[in-house]
Amino acid sequence: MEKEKIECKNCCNCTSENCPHTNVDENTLYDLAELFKVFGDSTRIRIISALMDGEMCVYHLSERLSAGQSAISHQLRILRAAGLVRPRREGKEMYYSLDDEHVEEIYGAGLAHILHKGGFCE
Amino acid sequence: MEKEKIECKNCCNCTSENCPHTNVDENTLYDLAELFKVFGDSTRIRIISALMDGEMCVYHLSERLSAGQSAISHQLRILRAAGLVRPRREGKEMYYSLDDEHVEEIYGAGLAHILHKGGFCE
DNA sequence: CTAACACATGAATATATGTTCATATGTTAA
DNA sequence: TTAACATATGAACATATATTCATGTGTTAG
Repeated sequence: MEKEKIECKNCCNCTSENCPHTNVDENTLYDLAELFKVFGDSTRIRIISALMDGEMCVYHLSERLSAGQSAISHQLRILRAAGLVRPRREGKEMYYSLDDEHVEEIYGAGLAHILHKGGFCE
Repeated sequence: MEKEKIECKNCCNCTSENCPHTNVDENTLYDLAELFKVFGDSTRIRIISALMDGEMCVYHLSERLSAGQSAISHQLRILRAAGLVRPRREGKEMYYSLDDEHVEEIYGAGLAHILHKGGFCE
């Protein structure tokens, strides 16, 4: 089965054969796995879910998730390193928010799969 | 910051307040993390990437990924359990293919994030 | 039926990872 | 400056997970 040149449906609309969307090298696949690994933890996905309601400080996150402050901080560090959340200091507190729209897109795509398998829609 | 009723942009177009897309409970978040965990492994994401070119049998997968047959089989089992790939027997061989369009959507959403951070586009 | 092949699976091992505890850093109020 | 607070971080420990090896199951050719 031959791979045909298709229109890229992701972040760009290019039809170039060299578009990294269609020609994914091993390093990119590794990075991709690393990205999904970040989404693949209960605590982190709950943080992401919470931040969809708006920015929140560490204390409130740990309160909402009933988790230790240290655990939340550690996970926020990982989320930050992956470019998924962004901190903003205000006095003593550190407010975190989702970094860009991709986070919600990935989350939404995963959720659609779960709900589809669950038979909710489609 | 109040959560306002928004139009669901995922698998359905409902505006119901009870739509699981907007009211995600803890169990669903747990399932979501489990799903991303499946994407969050180099071998599995490489299998998914390979299957985007079309169905493939276990032997050819292990050949293409330079991995052991057993390792591939173990990972295929996990992908199957998550509803991401589907097997089809043909004689002695077992051909695997991506289960539905969500797999490519999740993959694409993640890839868009990687490439965006890498500065390729947007 | 039997041998050969393709794939699946269980056990074992090594590695990765999340949480906790203790402590460090940074900020503000007094 | 000092005390109190919010967050970050390092070390240690427990758990989860991916691969390998050995073997089991299923299919086909002879």
